[in-house]
Amino acid sequence: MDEIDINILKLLQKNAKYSLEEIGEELKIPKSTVAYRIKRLESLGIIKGYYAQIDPNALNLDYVVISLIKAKYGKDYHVNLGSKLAELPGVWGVYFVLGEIDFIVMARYRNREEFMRNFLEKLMNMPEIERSNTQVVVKIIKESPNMVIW
Amino acid sequence: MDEIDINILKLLQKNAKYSLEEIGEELKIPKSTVAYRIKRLESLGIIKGYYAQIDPNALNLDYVVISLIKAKYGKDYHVNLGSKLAELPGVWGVYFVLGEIDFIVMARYRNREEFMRNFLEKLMNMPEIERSNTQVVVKIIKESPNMVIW
DNA sequence: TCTGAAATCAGAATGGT
DNA sequence: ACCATTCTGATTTCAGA
Repeated sequence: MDEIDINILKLLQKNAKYSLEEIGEELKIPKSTVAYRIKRLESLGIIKGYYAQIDPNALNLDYVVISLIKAKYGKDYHVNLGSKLAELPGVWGVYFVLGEIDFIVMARYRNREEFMRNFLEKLMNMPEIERSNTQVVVKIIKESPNMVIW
Repeated sequence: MDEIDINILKLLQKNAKYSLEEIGEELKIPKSTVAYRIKRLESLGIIKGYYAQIDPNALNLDYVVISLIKAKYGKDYHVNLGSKLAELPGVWGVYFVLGEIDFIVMARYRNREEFMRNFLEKLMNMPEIERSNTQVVVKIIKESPNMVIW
């Protein structure tokens, strides 16, 4: 992983559709070398894949919630709860943290009804949870989780 | 936006490298129609872009934090604080929420030192903040923010 | 709006350094 | 590991339905 690899990653994380030629021009190396480098980054698992980013808004997914969850203390409670939360429809992020809270859960729904049915009601029925505090997101100021290199 | 569009989006959000032919075969429509549909979804802004997914771990970004922030009450404090938080290096998500907390901030760093220097110290110097509570993520159980359609 | 065919262009493969 | 060239196949374009 040298400077060239880093620069290739920076470009591809911004736009996966840059052609080998464009990247080569930008970095002043031949396109066949760019191809060689990218293949290497892919096989090492540094580039995990390529995906299209779909506008959640276009699908009316504007009921965004973040839930702070405290688990009950007990054997396996944390492990089980983590995977149960991850499987809820609409949930895209589950983080296990230390402190007052045990889990932070990120989820997206189309409306309050869908949120209630797919998330809140199921949360209420999980015996592993001691308490939960769910925040409704009023405004997403920044959300660019693919940006890994600055 | 019909069933075909949804299916195209489902495929592309999973893997942007599917060829027009593969998609066409899967959905039983000619590849030129697939091209036509995708162009349309792009120009409508429903497909926001194509990105390489880079493994944060490969770059040693395993110091992951989530910060819960309460702003001081006052004119413009919230608006200003939101954009200041979004500009901190390492920050990829800033959510404005209602309730006890005002902002939830997601960030990634290589180590404690980098976190202290780029995040915590800068947070301490923001007069708009009343209090902050930063959680260190022990385990990322799920993180697939690009998955928008199930 | 959809589609088939043709033209163009980008990526994969090859082989030499 | 790097890079020029060749080859293959995917995407774009365009005209007709």
